[in-house]
Amino acid sequence: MGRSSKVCSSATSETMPELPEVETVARQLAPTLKGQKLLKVDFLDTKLERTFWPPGSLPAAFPLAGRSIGNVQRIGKQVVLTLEEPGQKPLWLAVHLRMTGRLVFDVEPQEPKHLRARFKLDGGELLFFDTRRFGVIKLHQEMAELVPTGIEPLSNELTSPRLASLLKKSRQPIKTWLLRQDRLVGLGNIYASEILFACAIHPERAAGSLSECEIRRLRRATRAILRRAISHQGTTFSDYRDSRGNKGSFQNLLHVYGKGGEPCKKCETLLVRLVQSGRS
DNA sequence: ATTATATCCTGATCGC
DNA sequence: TGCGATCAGGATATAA
Repeated sequence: MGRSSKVCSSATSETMPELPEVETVARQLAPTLKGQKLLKVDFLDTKLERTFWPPGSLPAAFPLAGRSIGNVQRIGKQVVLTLEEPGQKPLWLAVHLRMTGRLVFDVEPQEPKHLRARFKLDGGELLFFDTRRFGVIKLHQEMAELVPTGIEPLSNELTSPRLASLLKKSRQPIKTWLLRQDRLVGLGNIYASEILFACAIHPERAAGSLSECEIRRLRRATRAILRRAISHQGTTFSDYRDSRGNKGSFQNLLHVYGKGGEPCKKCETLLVRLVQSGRS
């Protein structure tokens, strides 16, 4: 009988875009979109449209056509466009790609049936594709609504003492802890796995049990890996594409994510696949 | 306060 | 070959 035939159906695993992927998209879009005028917004998915407008207000209260795009930035895992109008308060358009979302400019990298929103600009079209429809696009009136509770791992805020104080109270496994967005923002399954491997901390260790030395290694690995991944335009495991429809290349530099059953690149021991909070 | 669970959604895969 | 059932995956609301 097929006991212990733990076939790793690797082809099916998917991950959402994490910090490096979203940063890549934002950096690419910024010079392209800045200064362009928004002419028309079309939602092809009514669910997306329902959650777009500020709660309790009518869409008519927010005439977007004619506004111009200012800043384009990444905040947490979101791409945020500033929509400006002379003499008026700016609005912010925040796109969360979640699992399979793609934000592309003037290219159509996949089936039109997965096109969920279309932003017509005076210099082209900004398209939002999303197979699984987990993605979210929201219009915000206040920048404060977009400031994440977790800290940006690449900012100066992430010091070892700060990280230590955040970790201290938690008895969660460190891997689960890293996936939370209310402590550090931007990490997901791929980078949390790679970071823990790089700093040699077992994913099941209790977050609060890390030594000072381990916390310093964790901080160092987090920043190094995120920076390296950004310089490779992120990781394309299956779905992710950048704003031009291209794949990232950091998947070629992964050590553990999606590699259950393969030999370790450091010591050749077979890597064991582990499931924590529903993630492999 | 912290942590576990259900929910969302679709395509791929599995069993019959 | 086809059909229905099952499942992954992150964030969030809700329950414990």
